[in-house]
Amino acid sequence: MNVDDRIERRLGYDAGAGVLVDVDAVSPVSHLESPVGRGPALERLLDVLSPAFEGLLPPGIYVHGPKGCGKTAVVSALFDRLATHSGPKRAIQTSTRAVQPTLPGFVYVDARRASTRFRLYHDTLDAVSDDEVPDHGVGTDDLADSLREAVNTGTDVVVAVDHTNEPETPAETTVVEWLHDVSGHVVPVCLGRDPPTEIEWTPDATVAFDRYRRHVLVELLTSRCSTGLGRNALTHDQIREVAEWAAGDAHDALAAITGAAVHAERAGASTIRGLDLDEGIDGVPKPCAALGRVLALSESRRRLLYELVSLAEADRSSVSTATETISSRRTVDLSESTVRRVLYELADAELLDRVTAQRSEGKGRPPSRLVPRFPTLVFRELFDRATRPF
DNA sequence: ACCTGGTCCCGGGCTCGGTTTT
DNA sequence: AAAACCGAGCCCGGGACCAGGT
Repeated sequence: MNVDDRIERRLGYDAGAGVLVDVDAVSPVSHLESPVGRGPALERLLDVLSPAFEGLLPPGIYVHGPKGCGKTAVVSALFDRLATHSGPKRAIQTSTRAVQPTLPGFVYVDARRASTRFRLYHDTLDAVSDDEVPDHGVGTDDLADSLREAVNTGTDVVVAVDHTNEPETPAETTVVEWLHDVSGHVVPVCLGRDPPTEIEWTPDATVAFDRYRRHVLVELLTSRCSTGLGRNALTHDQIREVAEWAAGDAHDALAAITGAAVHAERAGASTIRGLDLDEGIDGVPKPCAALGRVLALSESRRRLLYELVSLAEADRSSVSTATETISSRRTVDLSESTVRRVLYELADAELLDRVTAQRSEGKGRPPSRLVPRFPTLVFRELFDRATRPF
């Protein structure tokens, strides 16, 4: 959270606003410039990257750890900072200074938004070059050529590819191969949840992230709440309660708190009451998919999920009734068969759970109910804000 | 046997840069 | 210089087929 934002808050732009002052500060999908409580992991990462600071090519690295343990927070923050120290723009160096080795370029790419070869090259090239990169109308190989040229004429590039090997994203080996096809001067850093023994890729080095310990998570949440929520909106005991429930998963904890704040806000409360917190926690399913995965979906799919979570219980008792109701909505312009197919696809991607009913009425295979596996309250709020900007 | 739910796959069309023709 | 055309990736629609129940 930067100083300007804090000043703006004090200027009373949102003085009337009660509980939820700044969604981005508490939302599980945004990350701070300076992550809280991951110092040791950051140091280990820097150790492994150290050849880069001597002008050498760093090894290919696999960063792994469970969901919500700070991988994205640390790596994206670190790479953003490193990017400001690197690149060809360093051509002008003060002559009085000792000669520094040229740092490679550092690029952070989210595989959720760059799940194809085309998009991976696109996003990498976009970060490396100053020119506009077209997102349509050019071939993947053309893009590879441009990227190769950019790397060969500039510095080496370290590309961190986040969220590999998720249902919708390519596996590490695939990503590494794609990058290697471009040039040997592109070094992959993959971020995933699977332990190194369970992936096909054999990286040169690995860095492990552990779950947050409870007091560290409490510290993290306290810091986030201090900028995102109104004063004393959440008590220390409540934060401890959430941290306890989340079992070291910062994503789930933040999702619960944001959901609770949204609930309190809608009820016109000035603080987060016990029942708000309960609702917030209820809005985060037990094994919970990352909200970022949902938000990375295409517009039409997000719309579809939005309609789904807005349905009454009865209207989503089966896939067919949900399909029927959703496709009849004016805001949805997909055909019925597409809605149906996409719902099944989302279930297959583990963003929805299919719970088969064991009612014995009727013939044929029993239908199944669709249960969201992502933080519904926060998703609805973010969707509302995104579609109705003011 | 019959029925409904669920999976899988592919052709077609859309949008939009780039290229050729006018 | 403008217009027509081409081809890239990606999304949509739908149908063939499989699974699991009475």
